[in-house]
Amino acid sequence: MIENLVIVESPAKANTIEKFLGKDFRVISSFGHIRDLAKKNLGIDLSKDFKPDYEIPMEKSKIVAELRKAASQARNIWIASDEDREGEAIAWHLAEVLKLDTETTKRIVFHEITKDAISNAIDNPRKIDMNLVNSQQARRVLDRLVGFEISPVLWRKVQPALSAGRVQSVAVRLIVDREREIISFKPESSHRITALFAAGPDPDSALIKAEASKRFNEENEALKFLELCVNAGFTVDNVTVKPGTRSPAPPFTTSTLQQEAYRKLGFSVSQTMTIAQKLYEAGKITYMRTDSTNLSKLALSKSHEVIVKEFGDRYSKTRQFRTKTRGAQEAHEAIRPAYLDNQTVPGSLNEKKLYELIWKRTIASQMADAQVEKTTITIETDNSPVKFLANGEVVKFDGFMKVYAESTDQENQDEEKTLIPPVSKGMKLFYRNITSTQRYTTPPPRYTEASLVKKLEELGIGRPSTYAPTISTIQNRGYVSREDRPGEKRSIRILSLEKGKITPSSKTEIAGKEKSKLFPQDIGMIVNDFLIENFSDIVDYHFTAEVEEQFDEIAAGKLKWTGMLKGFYGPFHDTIQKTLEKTDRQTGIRVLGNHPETGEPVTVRMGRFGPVAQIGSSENGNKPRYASLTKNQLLETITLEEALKLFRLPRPVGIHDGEEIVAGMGKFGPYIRYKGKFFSLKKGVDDPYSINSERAIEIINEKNEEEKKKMIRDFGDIKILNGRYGPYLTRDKQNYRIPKGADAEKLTKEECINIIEKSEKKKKSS
DNA sequence: CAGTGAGCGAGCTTCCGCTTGACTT
Repeated sequence: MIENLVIVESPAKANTIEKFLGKDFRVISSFGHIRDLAKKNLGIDLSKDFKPDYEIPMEKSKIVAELRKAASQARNIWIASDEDREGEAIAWHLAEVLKLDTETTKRIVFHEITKDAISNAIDNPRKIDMNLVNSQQARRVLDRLVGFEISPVLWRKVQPALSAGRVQSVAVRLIVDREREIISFKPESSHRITALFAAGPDPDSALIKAEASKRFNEENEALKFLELCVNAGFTVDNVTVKPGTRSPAPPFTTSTLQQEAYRKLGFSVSQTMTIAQKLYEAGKITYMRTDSTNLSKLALSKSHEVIVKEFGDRYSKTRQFRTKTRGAQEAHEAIRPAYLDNQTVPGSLNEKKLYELIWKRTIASQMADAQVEKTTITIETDNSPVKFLANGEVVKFDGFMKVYAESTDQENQDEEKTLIPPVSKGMKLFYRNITSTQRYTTPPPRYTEASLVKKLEELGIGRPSTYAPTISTIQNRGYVSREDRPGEKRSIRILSLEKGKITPSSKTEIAGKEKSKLFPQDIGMIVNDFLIENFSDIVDYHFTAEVEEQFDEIAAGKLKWTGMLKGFYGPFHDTIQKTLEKTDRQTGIRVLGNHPETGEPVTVRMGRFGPVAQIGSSENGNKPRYASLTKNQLLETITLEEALKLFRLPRPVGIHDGEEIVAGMGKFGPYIRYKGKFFSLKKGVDDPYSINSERAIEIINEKNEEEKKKMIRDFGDIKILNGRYGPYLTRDKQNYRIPKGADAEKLTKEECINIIEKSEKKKKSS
């Protein structure tokens, strides 16, 4: 017999709590939800007022059996799932599955994991809050209805195996909308004037960097101004010194951790979560899926202690941050070190890095504001109304910045904040150089995984536990793709004034270079447009916020959950029917024009195997010609010229030893084919459209040469090859390791067969 | 690894949120 059984959601939490509660208590975990809507079909009985058909998923059957066994032996059962909508639903499902009386089942919640908080919770049990449970049921059923009714429409009208949902479809929309802003963006240039002034005529005078208050649209305007500068006198017109403060950012939530880990450490969203999970399981940090910026009293006092010890009293300032995020449910604390005295932890390099980031952010959040002094100098030009401005900033007291400064998505290279030498009004300055640099406006930035999470959180869409999976889903469906782009060179004009002489020059810069950004794919754009056309309210950026308001009313007992669903489902289902009846198959087809020689129509569309360009139509038994679009081309933006160019490949390059060499563009980039073998062309070095036979033969010989070096022994079907990690065996495209101690050079065919058979056996037994 | 683009049609695909492993490379 167990005297007291406590059920929590997470096994790591179960271990911690059990230590606090002593021997009369056994604590086990439900590993999250234990029941869900039936996997097959809709899982909802529409004829019975949205009655959910709940079932225990296969992978949960083992844990449910354990829970049942423990429950049958326990005198008292305490359900301690999280204090939010999902947690309350877990409590109710547990009560249902374990056949507990909902009237008497003891529902408790902890706000922090300390002995006091836990015994306090045990002393104050309550009943399961059915209103909160019903708001979760409404949420669950609505998501299932949206997902499982719209997705099949996509299968019929667009392509099989696609999906739509309240969260993922908005995530895709954000990326598509942003891409279209970028497509329609027209960069404009202007000429920015920067100057380096000296406080006195001698060479080692203090220097001041300044920028002109005006930018010039045309280069000759900039030139005229520089010509004025040649003979101008420069005088300090005004000096203002303003004190300012900077405050630390709140401690991490899931979303801000993902953003900062990306910006500072370069981790992807899912990588961050995997590493954080490890740290959590090792008891090094608090729970990593949270939307709360709250710190426990214990953490606050411990931070104070650490800060005073490490940096001194004046660096400490205890703060409690309010969670601003819409729809935050705050079932947990912010993400913080479990033991704040540990500035570092043992573990892998990435674990160390992420832990230190969390430690710094937490500690900084409890530190004093930084005190800064901002100096602005206005410099007059005596023969022109254009003034120069110099901005400087001096940190008077570093405060939290001693430990941590938050990064931004777009680091500002323009604003240079430097120390300004002491100058006073009326002082004469001498230019060292004045430079006009052409500057282009930049389009809005593409989303990174982390900045998309930030945007979703701002819109109240998705939860800490789903940000990483959502990002994976929209990539797995092929809606968006995380890619790099090399950018394009462009020329910028520079005018440089030095020692009374103006020298014009040009410089090249790279524009539009991208690293690890989310790009929409054709199928994502087609699905997005189809959803906006037919389900505009579901993919509206505010849809989630609106239904969340209704979920809140259900939780407050002011609205019946089935009534809310009825209000939603009636019009929604009508739209589904209408869309099925009235819309055609969506291929994203565009007519680009006519072939310049034959006059045949040239179109692009989504084909069976991806985006395709087509010359001619299949009417009247004609056979059209087809060519796949390349990776970076979009149906939406490809031009007639670009489409026609696709048909120039594959192209014959020449004959070598009586066999034809062909150049083409494949799935994996440009290639040449010779004697049935493929040879990749290096990006940016060789171009399949223009490569000649001489160069092609060079590439072929090079690769054949390499292959020869790779071959150690050739037994026909079995080969011993030299690979990246040393010699290995290969047979039927399967690779096998050579056991340690064996000499690859001297192996016989029989020995090779032995090695292969042994390794095959091992595979089967494991 | 590097191609494909006709049509028929069985049986399948799919949501969001809570939790961890069990997989592979």
